[in-house]
Amino acid sequence: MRTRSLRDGDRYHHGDLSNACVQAALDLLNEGGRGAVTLRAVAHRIGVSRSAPYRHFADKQSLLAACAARGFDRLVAEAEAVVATCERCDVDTLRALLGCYGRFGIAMPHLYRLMFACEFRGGAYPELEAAAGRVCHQLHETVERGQRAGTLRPGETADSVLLLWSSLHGLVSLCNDLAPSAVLDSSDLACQLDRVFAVVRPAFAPS
Amino acid sequence: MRTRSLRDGDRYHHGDLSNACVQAALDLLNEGGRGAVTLRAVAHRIGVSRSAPYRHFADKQSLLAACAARGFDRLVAEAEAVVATCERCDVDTLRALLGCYGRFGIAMPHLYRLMFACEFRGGAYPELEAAAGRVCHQLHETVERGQRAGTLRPGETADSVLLLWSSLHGLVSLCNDLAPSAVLDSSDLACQLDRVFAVVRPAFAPS
DNA sequence: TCGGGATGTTGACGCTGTCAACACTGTGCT
DNA sequence: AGCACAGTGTTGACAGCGTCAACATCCCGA
Repeated sequence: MRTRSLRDGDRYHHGDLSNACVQAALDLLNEGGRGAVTLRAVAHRIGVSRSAPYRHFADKQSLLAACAARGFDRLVAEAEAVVATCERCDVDTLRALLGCYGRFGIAMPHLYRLMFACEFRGGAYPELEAAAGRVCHQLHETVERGQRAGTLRPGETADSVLLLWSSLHGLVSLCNDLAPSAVLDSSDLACQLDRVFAVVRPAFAPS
Repeated sequence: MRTRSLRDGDRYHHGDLSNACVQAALDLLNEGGRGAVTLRAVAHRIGVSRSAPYRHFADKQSLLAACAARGFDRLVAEAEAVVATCERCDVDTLRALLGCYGRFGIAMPHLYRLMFACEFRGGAYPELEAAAGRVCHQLHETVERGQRAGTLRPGETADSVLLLWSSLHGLVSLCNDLAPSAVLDSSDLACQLDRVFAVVRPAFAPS
């Protein structure tokens, strides 16, 4: 039964509904947070019926996982561009890399939160876990490159990565989720990242 | 209209429904995560009708906020007990304090996540924000006490607190939300906290 | 004793995710 | 050309959820 009239440009088949769903969900997420992401809202924004997304995603969770994976992909791409501009990998490169991660997290808090949502772990959504692994790998490789070149202090690379990632992820999370508060204000992450990094920096500078 | 028969022990008035709601919600949260916390499930667990909680909480969000506040209260109490056992406030005291926070976060990941959920910020739920502020204050005061006594390196206290809290919160969050992965495993947080703290320790030890 | 406020119950509503049944479309086979 | 079929989109329906209004019950003070 057809009720929608096919005016010019309307087609029964969308053509790229899968991507359109992810993009619409990302838009809704940025605009109104996770609570605003509804399968019905996603479908309505695209101009398609409520359960059309089910032809491309098993359920709502799968769509959200795809959004999170796309978030990781964008983050790695942005960071890659930053690292590529530095020919030497030294302490300033690390600072720039963290700055890139941090700006991403503060600019899109809802997406950042979704990327680290726990419901996605545990074997389902291997694509998402692979994308998250790429972030970890990028950090690891950057530190290791500097250590090999002698522009970063040698040491247990995994420990260094753990500290860098923990302090950064914690700072972004606290800024996004706890601010405003006495010690935290997401409006100038760069400044706070500098304050944190100042304490950590001596552990990475070559002796 | 009464349909439930009042057998022995049953009373029309519960007597302490507010606390019972919070406790039931906390239990459901620990058992099944945030998705398992339903007003209907909370009420059913207490043996009360679905909308009885509305006499004590404006809406579901308010109940969750009360749960989060109780989480902060417990965390501060546990940490207080740990700090109280140390007469001197030195680097080992900081390590013990972080260990306490970390164990709490790993032991009750769903509650920990709820405590830092963003929907609670912004002026609503001042009690919750006050409870969260107590954690921050506890960290700040501990560091400041050590610095005054000379058992911790002097410096900008706020920066030290920011680094400590960020790296700890980031580590716990990554362990809870990203594990298992190559660099992260929530099963031995103590070990990973040691690895992270080893890098930070020199910045806090008195010169 | 009795009246009112506090507390608990029931019925109902709209919103959501999800599924089954159906409609439309393009493609490849004969 | 005609046709069958798989892929894609639509509609109707259902249960579970948060929430509210109307009603029932209880307890305490005048």
